[in-house]
Amino acid sequence: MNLKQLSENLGLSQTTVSRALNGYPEVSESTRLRVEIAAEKGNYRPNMRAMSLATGKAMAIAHVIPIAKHDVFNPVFAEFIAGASQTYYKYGYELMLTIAEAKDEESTYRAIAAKNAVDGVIVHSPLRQDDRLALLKEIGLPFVVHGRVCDTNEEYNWLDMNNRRAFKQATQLLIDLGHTDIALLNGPESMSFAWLRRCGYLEALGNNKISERTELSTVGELTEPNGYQAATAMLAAKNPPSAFLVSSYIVALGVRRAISEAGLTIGKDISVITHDDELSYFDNAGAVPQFTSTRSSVREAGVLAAEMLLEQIDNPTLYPQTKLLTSSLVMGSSTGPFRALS
Amino acid sequence: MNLKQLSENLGLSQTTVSRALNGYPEVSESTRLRVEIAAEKGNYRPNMRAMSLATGKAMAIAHVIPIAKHDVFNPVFAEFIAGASQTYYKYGYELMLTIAEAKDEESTYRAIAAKNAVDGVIVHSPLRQDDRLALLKEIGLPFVVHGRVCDTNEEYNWLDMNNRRAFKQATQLLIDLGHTDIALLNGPESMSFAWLRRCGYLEALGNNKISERTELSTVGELTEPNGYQAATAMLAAKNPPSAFLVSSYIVALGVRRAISEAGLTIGKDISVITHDDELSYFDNAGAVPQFTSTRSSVREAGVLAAEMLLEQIDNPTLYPQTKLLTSSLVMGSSTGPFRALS
DNA sequence: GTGAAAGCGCTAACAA
DNA sequence: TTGTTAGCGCTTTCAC
Repeated sequence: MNLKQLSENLGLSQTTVSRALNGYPEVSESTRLRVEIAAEKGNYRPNMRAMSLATGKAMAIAHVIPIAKHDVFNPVFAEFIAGASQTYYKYGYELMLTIAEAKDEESTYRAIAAKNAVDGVIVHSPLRQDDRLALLKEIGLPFVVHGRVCDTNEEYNWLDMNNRRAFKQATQLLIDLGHTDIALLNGPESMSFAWLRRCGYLEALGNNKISERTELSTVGELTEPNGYQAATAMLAAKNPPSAFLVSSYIVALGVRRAISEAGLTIGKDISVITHDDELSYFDNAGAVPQFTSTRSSVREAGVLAAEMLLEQIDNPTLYPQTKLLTSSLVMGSSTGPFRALS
Repeated sequence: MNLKQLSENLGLSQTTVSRALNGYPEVSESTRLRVEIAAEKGNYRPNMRAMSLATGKAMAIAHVIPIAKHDVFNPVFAEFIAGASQTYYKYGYELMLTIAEAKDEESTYRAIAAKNAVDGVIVHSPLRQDDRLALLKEIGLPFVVHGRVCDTNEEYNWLDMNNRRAFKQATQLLIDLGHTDIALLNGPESMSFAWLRRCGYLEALGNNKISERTELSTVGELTEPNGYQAATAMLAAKNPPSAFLVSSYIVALGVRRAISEAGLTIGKDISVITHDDELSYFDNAGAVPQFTSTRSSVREAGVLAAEMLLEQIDNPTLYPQTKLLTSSLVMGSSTGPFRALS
């Protein structure tokens, strides 16, 4: 069923039917009603391709996810996208998902723009210093960054968790419990999220006049074996840490393994705080506090980021917008109870 | 830069330029070369909307993911989609992601079809008995199911892991080790994947004349607390199981927690086999065998399913196609070593 | 309040 | 081998 058929059935012109359906005021109420009923029962939906060709609006948003051949598809992105899709659905937009090898990201963005396939883009996995900002501005495609770019003077839309604050709080909590030798197992610090977490960690140490022991920091892919190896090495060295601050629950699983092999008990001999815990599908309800991002908060972030982008597209003068989501400090159930130093 | 501008620059008609770019044979090599160079340096890409309006092909595939408000976005789907997107990229297709509340799935599919937004659909999360087959056939949208529908006589395209065989093998392995009281912690058995796993489990028991102890089977959302509760209860009952067969690594984490609280040791007092282990980002390289699906095999499945769908769209006479992926039996590093009964 | 006609950017008969 | 023309399904002036 297309506009032409629908209008012929009704004995009206395509113009009138189109106007009726799109809420133009000059259509009489009676015709509008007739049209709406006929459209409904004919299960009419405008052909998106034709519509966007005529209007110049694609009614679609792209999410570009950089992902190397052997990387996993980060569940955080999946949740974020699930949230964003709610917003798109609400406003009649479509979601195009693009997985981009890091090396040809530039051409990916250029292609997206040139093909006129979308009205805007959500940028995932920002780096501390990221060329995509300049690129997207150059090609004039509206965008919102999920996260932040640290080293830039450019203005741009972003929405982020407060990673710095969360890790500062977590570190402070450990310090308040009497810890001074606190290990940080972080992700690659070329990525903003990891860098900001490190900043928070250092800030808390600094505030408490604790000097950083660089051998207690590792950086790497957020995998279980990395956590295991790093923790094993640290526990075997002299002056082992009494607490671990871990950037991902997956890594924390490796830490747990190392701790248990070392004959230690979490919550008795040693403390572990991890991030993203709820993403592991653990049930953190009630007793267990919330650390930085959780599954539901990530999804909510997706909702908000998408709203930000659509708003931007509708009303470019609002530019730039930013949103820093706060979330309270929390420990996950996978890490067990904290320990106060005796 | 659009076709008109490009053709004007070249002093050719739009037709010729279009033909040159689309590889039609009647264009002279010299013109084709000129056109290609000009297109390249003008960074010309055809407007997808216009192209698909003209050809009637949307050059896009939808992935519809049923997901309730508080469900997580299953990482298996994410990996599968990452794989599929490689195929789409290769053939110039776009990937539209649609998250559908289970309740209005029908209208989602109808809308997708009516809007002419895609050429085909990948259906995720099939149920044992699933109305979507009939629906999609009715609306005439080509589709491939990621998984299978058990209770149907319809013919349709599908691609699946061999869940039944994997669980049969796993059960047999435990039996060979001397176990007879084997617990099965499964997902909701209205879903095909869980049902097939149960079938495999029962088959192996039957082959060995072991009668099923129904109190050793649970069914539920694949969460850590569910695994914990189920395992705790079973271990506290009389005649506890000596082995657990678990449908998800998340659930297995809960089982491990229960086992450790019960003062038992995996690989010494009790055995655990879980599925999906590599999906947890664990490094299963080398020593650790592979159970049913792994991250990389799920991604590969996505690649294949997408190829199947595109082939179908190109050549409807091939219908129906099916593909059952075999994968060798495996235990994950999260579950520890097996134990032979002494 | 309604309709006719042009046009969005492309492809595909049909002509030359 | 190239060009002319019509048309994909919609929106949007402009005229009535």
